[in-house]
Amino acid sequence: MQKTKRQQKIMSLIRGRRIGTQQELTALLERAGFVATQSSVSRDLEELGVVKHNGHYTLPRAAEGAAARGLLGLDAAGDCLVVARCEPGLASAVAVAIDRAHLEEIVGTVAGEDTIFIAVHERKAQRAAIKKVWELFG
Amino acid sequence: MQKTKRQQKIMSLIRGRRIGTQQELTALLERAGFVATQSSVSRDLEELGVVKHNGHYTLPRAAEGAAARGLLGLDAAGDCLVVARCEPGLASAVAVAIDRAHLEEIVGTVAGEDTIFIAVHERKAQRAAIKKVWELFG
DNA sequence: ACCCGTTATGCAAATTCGCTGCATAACGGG
DNA sequence: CCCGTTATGCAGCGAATTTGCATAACGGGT
Repeated sequence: MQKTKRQQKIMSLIRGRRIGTQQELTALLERAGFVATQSSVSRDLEELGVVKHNGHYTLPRAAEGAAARGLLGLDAAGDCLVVARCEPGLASAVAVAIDRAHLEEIVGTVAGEDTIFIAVHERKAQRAAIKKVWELFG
Repeated sequence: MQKTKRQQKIMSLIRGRRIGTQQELTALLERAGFVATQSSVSRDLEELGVVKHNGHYTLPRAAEGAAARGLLGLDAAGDCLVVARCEPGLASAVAVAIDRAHLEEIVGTVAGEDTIFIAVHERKAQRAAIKKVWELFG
């Protein structure tokens, strides 16, 4: 799927530099090999929850909200694993919160010190799980 | 969607009586108004996590015997992971029991508070592992 | 109030994805 | 080694998602 990778690229671009317009972002994407129109970029930003602040796009404040509760980031690993990075010592607490949500995509979680492994059924569930967990902490 | 309702029917059929083959199940479904082939039934059972045990299909979930020893349920995640849900605090104990069985399909286990991740070699080993672990506690 | 640069959106086409049956391979008990 | 049973590659089909285009809506600056 083109969309998912494009959105990941958008995230990294936004993290890496100040981007002021969707046109600019569209151009950067194209240079990176992702051809898309401003329409699509607009919808991507909407989905990602990216917000324009002080004239440039930044990651959603949901990020800060989540960090406040111990969750730092989510990443996919393979087809059936999601790895959550947490603040040291808080992984178990975050894992409990995730378990309590009883998300249907999630098969189970195992928490370490600052990392959680979240097992999902398959690839499709993986994406849904990342989204829902992120919303949980947003 | 036909599939969801058909799977619900399958669940109720399996709960209600001993079913020995997919052919038998297919026939029962048809009598209930769900026309499907054995192919679809096979895939349904896979998705539902139904396992054939003692010659008939059963759910690998909270049966008395297993629950008494801490194991609540088994699920597949992706191709190489099996997730075991346990009663709070008993995951390590259950994991030890599984490890002691030295099942050839199992590469390793990691236990949290109430969840165990069991790594297996590949898809085929996954089904075998679910069955064997379930029998261990059944 | 009016531009104009920027962003959002209705709609239809294009693309992807899931479900299914068929044919057949793989499995496993006897 | 057979034969009943179960799993799966493949292709077709329909539904749902994604996308681009055209255009509307928005918002800051004058």
